[in-house]
Amino acid sequence: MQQRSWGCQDETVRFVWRIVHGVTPPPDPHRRNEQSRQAIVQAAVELCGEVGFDKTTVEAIAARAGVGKQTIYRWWPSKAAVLLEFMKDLRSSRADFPDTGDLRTDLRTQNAALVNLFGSRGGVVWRGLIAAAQSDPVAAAGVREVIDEAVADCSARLAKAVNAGQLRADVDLELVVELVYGPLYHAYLLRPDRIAGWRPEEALDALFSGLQPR
Amino acid sequence: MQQRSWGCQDETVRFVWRIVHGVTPPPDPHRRNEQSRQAIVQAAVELCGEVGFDKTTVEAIAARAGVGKQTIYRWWPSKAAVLLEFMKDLRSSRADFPDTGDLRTDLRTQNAALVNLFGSRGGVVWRGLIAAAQSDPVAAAGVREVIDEAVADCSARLAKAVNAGQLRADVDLELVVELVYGPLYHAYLLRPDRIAGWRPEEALDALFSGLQPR
Amino acid sequence: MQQRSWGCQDETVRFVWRIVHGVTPPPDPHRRNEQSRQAIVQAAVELCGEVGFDKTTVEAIAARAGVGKQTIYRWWPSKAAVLLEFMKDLRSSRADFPDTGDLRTDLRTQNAALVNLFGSRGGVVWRGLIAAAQSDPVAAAGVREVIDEAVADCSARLAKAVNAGQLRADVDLELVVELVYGPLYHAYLLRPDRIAGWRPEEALDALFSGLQPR
Amino acid sequence: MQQRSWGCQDETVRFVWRIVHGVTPPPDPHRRNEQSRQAIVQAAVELCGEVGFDKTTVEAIAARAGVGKQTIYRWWPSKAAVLLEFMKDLRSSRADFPDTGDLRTDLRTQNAALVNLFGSRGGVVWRGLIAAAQSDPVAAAGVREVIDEAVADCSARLAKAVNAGQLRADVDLELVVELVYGPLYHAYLLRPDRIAGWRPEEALDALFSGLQPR
DNA sequence: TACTAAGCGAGACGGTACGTCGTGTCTTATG
DNA sequence: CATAAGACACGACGTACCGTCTCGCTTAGTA
Repeated sequence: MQQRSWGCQDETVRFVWRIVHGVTPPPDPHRRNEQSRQAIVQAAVELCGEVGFDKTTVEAIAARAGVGKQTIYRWWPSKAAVLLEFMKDLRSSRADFPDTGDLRTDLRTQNAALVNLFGSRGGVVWRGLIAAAQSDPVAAAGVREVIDEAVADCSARLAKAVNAGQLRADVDLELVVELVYGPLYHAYLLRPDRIAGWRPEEALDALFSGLQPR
Repeated sequence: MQQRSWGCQDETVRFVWRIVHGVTPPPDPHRRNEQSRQAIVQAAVELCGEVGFDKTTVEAIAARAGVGKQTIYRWWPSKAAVLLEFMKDLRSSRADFPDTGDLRTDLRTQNAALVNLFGSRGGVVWRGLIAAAQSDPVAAAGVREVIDEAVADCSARLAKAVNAGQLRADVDLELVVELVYGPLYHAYLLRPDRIAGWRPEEALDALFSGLQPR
Repeated sequence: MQQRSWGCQDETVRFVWRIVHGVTPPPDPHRRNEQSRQAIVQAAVELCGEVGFDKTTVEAIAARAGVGKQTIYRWWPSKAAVLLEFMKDLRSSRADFPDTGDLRTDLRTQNAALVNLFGSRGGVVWRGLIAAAQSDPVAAAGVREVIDEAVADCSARLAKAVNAGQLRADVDLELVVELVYGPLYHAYLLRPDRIAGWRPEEALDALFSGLQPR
Repeated sequence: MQQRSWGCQDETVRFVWRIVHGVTPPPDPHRRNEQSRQAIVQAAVELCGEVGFDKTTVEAIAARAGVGKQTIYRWWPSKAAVLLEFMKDLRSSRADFPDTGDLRTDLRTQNAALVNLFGSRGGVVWRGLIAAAQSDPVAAAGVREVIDEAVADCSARLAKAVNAGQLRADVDLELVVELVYGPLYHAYLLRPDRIAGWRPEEALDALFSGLQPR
């Protein structure tokens, strides 16, 4: 099971928590009802797909999952945290960053996968989480974590490409990641109807060849 | 005063509205209290800066502006609409897209201005509006309008650059715009702490030279 | 309409309130929706009769009255306050303390009326309010007010009887009131099944003749 | 140990229970942890004294007694039952109804003892139980039991007084009990500030002499 | 002396109601 | 007739307890 920053598993950690914060430690994950956990996450995702992130209320999640509201609040600080758990599961269930040896191919594959995600139910969730992250620190931290992992994965692939002589060595890799994903996110968040017709290879071609006239 | 798609000015339009919807037409803009209008927009922006977009409630705006809630709802469908008015005013108050003759310089200037905006009070508003746009159609339409104008402005500048031989002619200009602004928005919305150290020229250099090793 | 200690009517009072408490004054009773007020009180009383005082929740009152919970909380601090309003209305709608000239007759009449009340829907409400008064200061104050009025009414009648030579002059009238009503309340609250067969004349006879053997 | 109607001791009864109800028999009192029992009752009483009957929650009792909630629910159906146990213990720890030979003296003594109780921590508990009894059948039964015992004790004393020619023989003794205790309970429950200055002899004098002018 | 069944502490669980906040609409009185 | 003020019906919030349940653990009484 993945790590979570709230609701910690380790006994020692819980004890320290008790000392440091002087108050009630988070609940004991050993006693957690796994069935409820899954029902909650699933209900949240379904509702998100049906009525959208904003209208997905904690109350509705609890009702659909057949769960008390408190059970949600016991383990997650907000609905955003619930849905982040879904996004993290989603990410970890996906294959690692592809590595066929050819960078352009791999980036195209990965970009296409993202376009795919954006168009799926996960895309609705992710869109909502990014929106929430603009004001809710918990959501922000979670989104950032997901993004940072993705950036790290991509950076690692880019580093290999630099060694293989397939990529300029004099550009900050984090910036390259942003050059690669930025346009896609720009469309996703600001001009969503452009996602449907998105052609990864077109953007990557321009990006690799550069915008200067030859 | 700028056009607005809700609260229409034209007498004929109002009459048609009356017929189609059967009842109350939108209010008569001639009788509108300009002082209230300004107070509302200003209050909204200030609150946004002080407590953030999310906690900026219509009630708080009304209270701070010394205005009845109804006066807000009479002229705007939501707080997002109020703040969109601010963003539009902001945009129109700025100079047009710069044109010194050198595309790279102009893009850098423009990008820097955007970085600047992102760091200002307007950046808080804009961030909130983009978030709202992910679920609220009104906000989405408004944001889209602002973005489309900006894209159009930039595209126009790019077209001139193509003619001047400063830009590849075989790439879709809208995509170029996304290549130019995407990385910046990616940082703004997903990794906000990167904005502070953003160096437009670095991104533009990579973009123009391309990522292929030389 | 009767005075209420919360939700005051007088403009001056409201102003002073604002000064003294430094905060939001109670709402303006001029704008109060009389229909809602009545619906709320009626719903509360009906629910009390149907499910008992304890299970009469503010939420259920609001639902049955077709009213928002806030509308209840705006005007009353608790359900007890709502039901106290009913009890006060009930009391003021009743005739004054009877005065036929004969004290024993009047006390019997009045006692019988109370037995009657105890057996009616009002008896359920009153029982609940007395129970609530044992821990809730608001209820306590309200119940006390009702009781004090009743005691005062009875005392006044007793005073007349003293003058008419129908009652010992050397006993504290408040104590006499308690001697008259105490047994009845003792039965009502502690041995409720005794109320059904209560015979006011029996108690009054013993009380007036005294317990000493002749 | 005193009898309790729930949590039965007899093996046969437990067996029948098992048959009739199909399942779990009530727990075996032989294995009961006496320490826990006492801790629970004590915690309940202390909390009652500190925060009042209403705010004395089962959770708080369990926490203060260092006991699991289930241990409370295993042996008592509600907090009222716990506190009734305290009241019953209290009653049985007191001496029997006094009998000096002079009824008036004994009643005064007993009344004074009650005034005393009302002013003590037990008075808070008792008040809460009487309140609870107005809606909770378990509390009602328990309170009634306590009251009935007290009434029986007093009645017995009164019967002796009748034989001794100290009391009218033609009045129902239960009514006499109510005449004696009613005024005191009236004050206790409806006008509590009158308890502090309560003078048993005054009430008893009026009661015995009668209210008729001489 | 081990086995087993029960009571125990702890506390997670599905619920219900709480009292508060904000929404968008409606009403009242003022200019 | 637009306005400031604010009451209204509604819906969701996050919290407190309810009474039930499930966990390991201790602790008897039985094998």
